[in-house]
Order: sequence, then structure tokens, then C-alpha cells
Amino acid sequence: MLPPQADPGDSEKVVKVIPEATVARLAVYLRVLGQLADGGAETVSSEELAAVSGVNSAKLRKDLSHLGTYGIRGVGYDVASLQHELEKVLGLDHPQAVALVGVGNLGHALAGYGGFGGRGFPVTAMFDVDPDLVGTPINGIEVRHVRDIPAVCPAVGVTIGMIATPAQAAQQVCDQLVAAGVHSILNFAPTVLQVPAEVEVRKVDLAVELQVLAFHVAGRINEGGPTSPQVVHGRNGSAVATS
Amino acid sequence: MLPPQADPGDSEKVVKVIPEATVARLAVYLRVLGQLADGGAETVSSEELAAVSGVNSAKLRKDLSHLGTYGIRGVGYDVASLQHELEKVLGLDHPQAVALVGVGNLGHALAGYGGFGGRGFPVTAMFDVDPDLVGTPINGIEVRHVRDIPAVCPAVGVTIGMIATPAQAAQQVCDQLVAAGVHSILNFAPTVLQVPAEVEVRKVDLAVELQVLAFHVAGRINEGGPTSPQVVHGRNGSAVATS
DNA sequence: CTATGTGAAGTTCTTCACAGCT
DNA sequence: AGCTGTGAAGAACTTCACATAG
Repeated sequence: MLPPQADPGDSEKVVKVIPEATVARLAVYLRVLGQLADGGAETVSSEELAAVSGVNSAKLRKDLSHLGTYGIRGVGYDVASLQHELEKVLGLDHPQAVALVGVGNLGHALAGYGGFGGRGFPVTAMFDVDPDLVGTPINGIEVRHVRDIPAVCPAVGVTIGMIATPAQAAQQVCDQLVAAGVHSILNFAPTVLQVPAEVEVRKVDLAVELQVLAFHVAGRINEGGPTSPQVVHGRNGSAVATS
Repeated sequence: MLPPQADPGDSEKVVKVIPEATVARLAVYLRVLGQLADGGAETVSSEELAAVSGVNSAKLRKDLSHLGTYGIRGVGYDVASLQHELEKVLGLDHPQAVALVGVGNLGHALAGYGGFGGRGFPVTAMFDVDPDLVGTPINGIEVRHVRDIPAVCPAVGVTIGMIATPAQAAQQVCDQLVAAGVHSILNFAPTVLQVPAEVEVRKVDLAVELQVLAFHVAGRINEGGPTSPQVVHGRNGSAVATS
């Protein structure tokens, strides 16, 4: 159940540090495990799980080793129990309340996205400034005015905020969320948010993603003339630009 | 398997290697420079530009140093020319044609998202399998059936594909895009795509982002009681879980 | 004197390769 | 035998701190 060296009872706090890069992959492993479980698998080897997750097996084993020892040597990992363990580590046992700010084009899509309510992330509150939206229900949740953030978020226990407003509004909205005690923010607005150190921001920046891809396209064009050599990048390799 | 760099023997091609991590930030700098230019700034110091971009100034200078020497010591960087240089490096001088596959909830939002057509990334082709969608125009582009990918993509010169289909369909769609010569893919579907080595995939995985945030929320809960110590993470710091 | 560009040091992440458990 | 868990080596990235150009 618990790692033997831990002493969870008293003030002697045993802390396991999990690298940031690992955390993001754990979420992927968890999803893959779900698929494997649906397929009826009881155990997986690191080799299999890694292949389906798109990583190499040594990395996967090291990632899982940060959680403790959950594998069986000579066999692999028990799908169900590893799944359960990952859910626990990722904090999916006690569900998170998510607030969505900005119910425009993108926000509307996010509100309806299955991945949230379906898998432990109910959108519990929605905010906008558009008078045509405020007061109307979306997915059964009434859209409130942005000015109500300080009142509503603590009341419904919001722990995660998603910002899908235009860029100009994002910083102000962010400040309000932080003031309302929301310390984890997912930012879809194309702007860099300034936040206090205790606030965790992750961004989804579509323009940046496309520009990174464009960079690689440009590299391919400039690099490979009529003769097209192997493109120089692996799973996470460096890139090449000519001058 | 991969000859990293061809022998630099006689073709005297000067190649600058730009780290992957840097490329993603260049796109951010470019956006910030645009804002500064709108604000009338002629030059910026690395300190300023870094602060607005949310990075530290040494990192910014090292990033820019990969492109060559574009700063003026004692002064800073010329906003306009740096902007121009970044656009060139990121391949934004010759525009990219983007194909969007999956015009459901999320895809519809992406089609209308301003960041694309507005800034060098016109959505040039759209695909879906829903008979109610196929044939109808969205944003002036007619939605074609997914089976037309091999015909349409090369015809309109698509270089970047965006996949916004359900997870089950994503791999198949991906294979079709790759077969159609699309070597850069932005994947919104919650699944890991298997692609040949020469194809560049970037993913936007909302469930993963939320789960990473949830992990940090859980860490805060388990960690900080009534006395709330400094949370252990910097811009990209490691995280903490208690047991 | 100011702010860049960069070697060098430091940190984090990845990969290797093999000891050790089942 | 087969496969995990891990120390050690390596690669990538970040930060420091200062020589150097303007």
C-alpha cells in the first residue's frame, strides 16, 4: 500500500519529488492504461505501455519508479492497480472544480468538450462579459458576469481556472481568479500572464504551436533540395535552419 | 540510422542549429515584439523583452544569439528588424496552408479562431465525415469528406494538418495526412499518434493539461496546512507530492 | 557606462546497461 | 528465463557572470 520508508502518521513528512516532465507523461500513461483495461488486458510490460504511449521503455520505467515500486519483475505492471495509483498521484480521486472564463468561440467548445466532465473535471462555473451570454445556461450551467468571479469561485470551490478570453482581457481575468484563490490556471489566450510565484500557469498557445510547425516546414524546404537527406530531428531532436 | 549531419566537406553550407525549446519561445518573442511595435517602441533591451515574455534575460539573449548577432550593445534590439528576423526564421515569410480535419465542437472553434488566418496561417481545407457538414461552407471554405484528403491536400499545397477528430478516428486521419505529404501535424485528439520519423507532431492535450494542474493542486492540499510555506516550483520547477 | 553575447557552471531530463527480483 | 528498477553516463537546457562592443 504505502512505501515502507514512509511515515504518513506523524509530522515526519516523507516527500517524493516527481519531475515536471514526468507528471505530464503520467497523464498519458493513465489514458493508455484505460484503453488497455477496456481491451481486457490484466498486465502490461514497460515495453508495450511505452510503445503505445510514444516513449521509450527506460523513460517509462524511470517515470513510474518515482511513484514507488508497482511493477512485478519478470511480468510487468498490473493494469488496474497502476491505473489506480496514477489517479491517486495525479489528484483525480477528489475531483476538481473548473471555472471557464470567456465563453466565445473557443470557450464554448471547451465547455462542451467531453474530456472534462467525463473524466473528473466538471466545469462548475462559467463567466463572460457579453450581456447576450450572461444569464443564459450552457450545458446546464448559467453563465455569470466576470465581475462575479470573486463571489462565485470560492463558493463552489473552484481549484482550476481556464481562460479563453481575448488577449486584452486575459491578464485582468487572471488577476481576479488569483484573488479568488484559484492557483492553477490553464491559459488559452495568446498572451503571457504575469502571476505570483505560488500560481501555476500552463498555456495552450495555438499560434505558437503552428509557428513551431512552420519552422520545421521551412527547415525541410531550405534543407532538402532535389536530393532530400534524412531530416534531422528525432522525437525531440534539434532543428536545422539554413542561412 | 540517422546520419546527424552530412559531411561538411565541400558544400560549404552554414547551418545554425536552433534548440527546440528556443523555437517555441521565439514565437512568443515575436508576438511580444508586435505589441511593442504597436506601442511605438523602436528598441527593447533583453531585460524588458524578457520580462514581458515571462522568461529571464539571459535565456532570451542566448535564444536570440542562435539566430546571429542582431542586438546593439549598450542599447538593446531594434524592434522592427528583430521582428522581421524572427518571422524569417520561423518560416512565416512564405505562408503555410493549413488543413483542418474534424469540424465538430472543437474543430469549429478552431476554424473561426482569429490567430490563424489573421497571422499567416490560413485554414485552406476542411474535412469531416458527417454528411450534414460535408458540402457546407464554414468561413467561406467548403467542408470536404475525409476521403478527399489525398486529392485535396496536395492540390492546395497543405503543409500543416490539424486533427480535431474524436480519438478513435485520429490515427487513421493522421495516416491519410501523412500519405498526402503533410509532414507537420497539430493533434488535438486525446490519443498518441504513431508516425514515421520524418513527420513532426505536436499535441494539444487538454486532459493532460488539466491533470498536470490537478497534480499541483493535490500537492498544495497535501503539503500546506494552516501554515503555508513557499510552494516548491519555479517557472519550470519540480513538483512535490506527499505520501 | 550600458547592455549584449558567450564560455563555463549548474540543473534537469534522457538513455544506457545491468544487477536483482520473480 | 524475463522484466523491472536504478546507478551512472550523456544530452539538453538554464543560469551565471563577465569580457567586450558600442
